[in-house]
Amino acid sequence: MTTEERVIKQREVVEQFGRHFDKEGFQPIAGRILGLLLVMDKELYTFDEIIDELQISKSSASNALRNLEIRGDIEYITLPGDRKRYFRFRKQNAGAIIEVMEKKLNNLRELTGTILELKADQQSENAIYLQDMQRSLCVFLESIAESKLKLQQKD
Amino acid sequence: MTTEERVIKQREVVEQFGRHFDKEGFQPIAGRILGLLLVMDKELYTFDEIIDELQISKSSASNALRNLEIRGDIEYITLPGDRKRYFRFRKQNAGAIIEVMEKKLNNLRELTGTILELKADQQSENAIYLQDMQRSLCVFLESIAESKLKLQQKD
DNA sequence: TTGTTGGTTCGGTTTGTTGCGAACTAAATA
DNA sequence: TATTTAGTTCGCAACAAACCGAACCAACAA
Repeated sequence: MTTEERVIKQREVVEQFGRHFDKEGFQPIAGRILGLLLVMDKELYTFDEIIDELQISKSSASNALRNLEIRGDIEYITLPGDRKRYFRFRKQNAGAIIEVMEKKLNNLRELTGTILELKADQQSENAIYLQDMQRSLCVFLESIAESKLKLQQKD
Repeated sequence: MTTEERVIKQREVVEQFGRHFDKEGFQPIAGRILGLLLVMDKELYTFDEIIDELQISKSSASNALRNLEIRGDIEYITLPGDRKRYFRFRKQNAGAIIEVMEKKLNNLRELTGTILELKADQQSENAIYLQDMQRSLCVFLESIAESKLKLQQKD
């Protein structure tokens, strides 16, 4: 595969990656930027390069970059004697994805707990289902904890 | 706690539950309906009862109910000699939440694989990060598989 | 001090979503 | 046959999100 071909495919993956993150609640442009910074071989992009590569307006780029930075998904560096900012993907602890899931599941477990407390009949179909769900959530949360341990040991 | 008080709190939880599902991509009314069917002690609601309880229009109810049914989150039964439909929460395999997560993580693993294949330099910072992420995802997917096994054994 | 660079902010347009009411339909009932 | 019941469908209004261009600003350069 030539470099040319690879870059073309990478651009497609940036788009794919963007769609993936749209589903996670990112705004479209933010997902594309994140993809750009992670997928392409180039790992430092200036504001203008991002605008140029994604064909977006300065204002859209400015807003998306600010949001991504606040969320901690990207960061930028500056070079001495150069007013430009160089953006790059921010490598978070690889277990971060897991922690997001853990939080969601914990919320759900709390919610099912609250619902169950308010049930008049703990033997009703929904109550039994909720109890079952809670057990599943617990099993799952345990195995998340195990995974986290395993991953920490590697570090 | 009196029945009255419980019902009031349950209605609050319906709202809370609704907000939770908004974040999962449900439309607001759909989340409230789902909450209603799961949280309240009553487990079978007619179309009119749903409209009445949530104070929504017939058209909104009709659309949300259709969507929820297509997604498999609710179902309805009919009673002989009664034209009404009685809606209820559809108890899915309690491990369904887990499978949704599993699918997402698998997608992500595929995506990281694709990105890595296209990297010119497997030693670049992003490439190393992606490899690390892939390893984490694998560990995590393994423990999901274990959880599923444990849960199946209980059935 | 004037111009250029590297952005940010503001206002507006476009696009999408949500939910409503009114009109409609199909089945049961009177 | 006329009416009621149990919904569905359609068109619209209100609101929100996503982007854009233009104007603006701050720092540096000429």
